[in-house]
Amino acid sequence: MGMSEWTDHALTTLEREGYRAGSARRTVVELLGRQHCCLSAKEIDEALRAEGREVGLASVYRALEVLDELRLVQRLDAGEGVVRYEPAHAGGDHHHHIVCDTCGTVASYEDEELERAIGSLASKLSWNVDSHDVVLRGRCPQCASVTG
Amino acid sequence: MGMSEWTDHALTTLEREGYRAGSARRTVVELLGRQHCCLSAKEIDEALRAEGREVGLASVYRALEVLDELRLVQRLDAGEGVVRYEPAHAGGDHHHHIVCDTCGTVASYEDEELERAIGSLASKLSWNVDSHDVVLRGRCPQCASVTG
DNA sequence: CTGAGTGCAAACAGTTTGCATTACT
DNA sequence: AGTAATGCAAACTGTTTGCACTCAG
Repeated sequence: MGMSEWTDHALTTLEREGYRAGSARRTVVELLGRQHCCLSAKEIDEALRAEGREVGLASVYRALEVLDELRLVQRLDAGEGVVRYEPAHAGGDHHHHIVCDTCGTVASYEDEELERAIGSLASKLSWNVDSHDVVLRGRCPQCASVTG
Repeated sequence: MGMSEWTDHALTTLEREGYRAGSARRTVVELLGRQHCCLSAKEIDEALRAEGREVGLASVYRALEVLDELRLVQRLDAGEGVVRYEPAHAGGDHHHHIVCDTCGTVASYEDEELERAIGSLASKLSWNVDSHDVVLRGRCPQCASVTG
């Protein structure tokens, strides 16, 4: 039952920020730490229920809200009416997503050139840019091969 | 009451694609053609109501759905639980958005380098990429100046 | 002991859908 | 005449909130 580095970091941060330890939030953090891909609140709820660690759906939302405020998770809104969350691995591992319009699969990718372009773009704007999200849409290899 | 080029194009496309002429959809198309910035369904409904050309909200959604299918509008989901739409000006005028986390303002920008980066990225992936969306987040000049 | 954390259910907001009516073609 | 388009209201979905209860500090 090893605790992922992220889970550890998240729990520590929560404590440092003055949040009390409660089982619901902790359970959500532990689940997220075991995840590679992004999950919606409902998916998190279902996953926990599946392993018999159910937590109120409202608590899932509240946990995600706090984690988002502390920048411990990254929100991903791919435009399908669902918001997904994934552990924000500080520093490295900055990636973006690509969504299949046909089957809904979400995959991730990272691209140095893209990041550079965004970086230089940010400095051109007179805004205070502090995050960005690049969502590509198209058809995944699977679906593309079916319909040609 | 000049009709914008986009409105004209959209109406023509709709007809060519076999859609019948109805007043609701036409009204929405006309409104969109007069818009520079992106609008949500509700905003469209309110704008029409304000000018006494009200149309059922459901019709607004249905119109937007069709326009989106025909790629006549571009959807923008900035992750705030509302989807915004704006006329898709074919060819040129490809832009993206930046959202102010403080006041919610949405502005647009375009950047050649960014487009190039995405283009080359797309060719690297084994997906069939057919659209992309880059949403930046931060603080607009206004809000940045207030809080420092 | 005190208030943050939790969970349920009810409230909400945006969007979709069923159905009767209207009106293009 | 036949059928797509419309508009209302009801249904749905994802998310938020009120409130009573529990438990960490």
